[in-house]
Amino acid sequence: MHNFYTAVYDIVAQIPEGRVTSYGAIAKALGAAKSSRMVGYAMNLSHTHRPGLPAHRVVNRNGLLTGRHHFASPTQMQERLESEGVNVKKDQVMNFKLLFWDPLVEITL
DNA sequence: CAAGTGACTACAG
DNA sequence: ACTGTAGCCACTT
Repeated sequence: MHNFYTAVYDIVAQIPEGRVTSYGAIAKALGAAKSSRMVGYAMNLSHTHRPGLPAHRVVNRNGLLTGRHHFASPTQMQERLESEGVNVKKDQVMNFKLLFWDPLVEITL
């Protein structure tokens, strides 16, 4: 069992609606700050490991929707975010700093 | 086994 | 501010 992926999904599942976080932040919350790529990798497989996960709330450190091409539809990520009240312009989350949800700070164990 | 790839980041120029 | 390079690590070929 890959505890790492499971831990990633557990954190992603706790991202509140209308909020976003980054791969690096999740990696850091897991104590593996250097494994941000693995977080992205885990998200790529999330559809099989944990279907229904709000993967659209995870963006890169710039608030860019880098993973949108991996969704069922390239526009689904943006559509879902906007549906939650998150404004997206040119694949970039508006007000990203304000909407950013840091698992290290805001997580409730 | 070596080399390539990627939903990432940080740092240097 | 923008571009290029390098570190990172699991997985594929």
